[in-house]
Amino acid sequence: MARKALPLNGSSLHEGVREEIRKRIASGLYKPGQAIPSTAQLGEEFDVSPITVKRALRDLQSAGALTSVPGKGTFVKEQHRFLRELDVWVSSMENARRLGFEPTMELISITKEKITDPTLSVFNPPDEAQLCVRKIIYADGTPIMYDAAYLSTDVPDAIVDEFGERFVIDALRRHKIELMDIRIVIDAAPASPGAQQAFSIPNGYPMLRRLYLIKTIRPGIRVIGVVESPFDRLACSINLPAKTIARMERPS
Amino acid sequence: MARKALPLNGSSLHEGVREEIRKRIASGLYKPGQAIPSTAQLGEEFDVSPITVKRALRDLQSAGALTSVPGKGTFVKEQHRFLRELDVWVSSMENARRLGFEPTMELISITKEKITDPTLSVFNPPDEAQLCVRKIIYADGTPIMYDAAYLSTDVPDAIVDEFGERFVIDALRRHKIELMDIRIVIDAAPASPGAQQAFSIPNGYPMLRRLYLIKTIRPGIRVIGVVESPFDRLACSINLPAKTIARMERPS
DNA sequence: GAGTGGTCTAGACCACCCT
DNA sequence: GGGTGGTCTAGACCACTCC
Repeated sequence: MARKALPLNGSSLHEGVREEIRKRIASGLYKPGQAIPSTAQLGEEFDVSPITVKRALRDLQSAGALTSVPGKGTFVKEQHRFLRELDVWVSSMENARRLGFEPTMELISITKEKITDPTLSVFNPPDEAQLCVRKIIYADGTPIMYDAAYLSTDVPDAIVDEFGERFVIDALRRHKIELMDIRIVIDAAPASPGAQQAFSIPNGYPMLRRLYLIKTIRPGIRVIGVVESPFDRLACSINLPAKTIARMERPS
Repeated sequence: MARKALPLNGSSLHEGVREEIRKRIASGLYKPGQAIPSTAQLGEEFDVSPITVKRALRDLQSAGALTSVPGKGTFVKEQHRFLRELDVWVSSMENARRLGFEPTMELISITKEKITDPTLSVFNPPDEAQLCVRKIIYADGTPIMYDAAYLSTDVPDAIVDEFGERFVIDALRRHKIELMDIRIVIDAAPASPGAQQAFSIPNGYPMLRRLYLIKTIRPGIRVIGVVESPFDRLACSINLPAKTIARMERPS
């Protein structure tokens, strides 16, 4: 077994190992869904300590390239149906179906808590405790969103009961509470603890996030929330035809 | 010096250390811009090895909470001017100024290369090598975007010369090449090697990314590109008034 | 039982910064 | 010189899986 000298381009050993493995994935030597050699084998091949290999693999895990299962091995992550062509807003059954997937959901919890997430302060949330509905949304069986929605007070129990099986918006609508307008902030962020568990992803995993503020025709009823999706599962696409561009550039 | 027993909630030691430090930042005990105690001191306080502390700190770095400077110490990251209220499209001087900041830019390179980034395949990019313009865009002096723009062939040198000081769109316009339409895909991703260097951020740092395809009135001239921003520097906000919502839900 | 990945530690370097 | 963080290694555990 010939030991391979790593071409460390002015960088550290674990970086060299990481990039070499990344190359092998890109080149197809290590294929999606298949196991890569064990840390011991790789350590021997590159002539570095297995611990250094582990360090490299851990970095590739938090970058979404690998997954490792204790006791079994480390596997190249399947770039499992990267959903594209997603429109700005999907939080209704109708919308989801139109985009070509069958949504299901799992209710995690309904609690009463204050909004603490500092990023939600964009929407000037109230200080009082809110009804918080957390759920996981699946597309054709694979989880794609982790949603935490905060509702202002005085939501009838009849509506709350429906949150387990319907999108919040759909549940409100069924009770004649129509939407007024929506503000969305799109950003990226490391996965929250809840999302880490829901998607079984490591600490610091990059997530695409949408913060939303929904106003309804009832002044008292307002929804503030956060939806997180693993970066390799979801993207938003937007089209701007020439007319729209012109309007944006010469605002009235 | 009383040793503090960590409350490890069913998790590992380094996770306990990480969360304790995170708490201290949130509570204001460790303040933005200030140094936290050294790994040795923290190790003593928590009664764990300094290596375990280092591991915890490294995770907090890749999550954007800390920065460490070799030889000096580890510092709580200033949540430096998180730019909000950004509209969908800012790649022109005029737009940027309207949004309230003075943009400057630094040209990194102008090369001729093929588009290899697999995520750009959304736009069905051509196989031939393209003119690639890489630059960093600053807002009031702090870097906020790392841009890689690929232009189709046959762009006159007179225009190319302007890329160092102008946005690509602005440069094209000055030469009467107007835009037709724009497609944007917004997603998140770990930082690319170029962006890592530009923002001096660690491997795997979450970035907000915009992939764009710009068609112009000249069929031969087309721009495909990627803009990356560190997640703690930029977010996109979108407003949907009631009229727009109705239109989206009952598409023609 | 042999193999896997995950964690924790001790110890040894290095490069850097400050005084 | 004494502090800092960063890297690499050896070695020891543990929990898990598969045969």
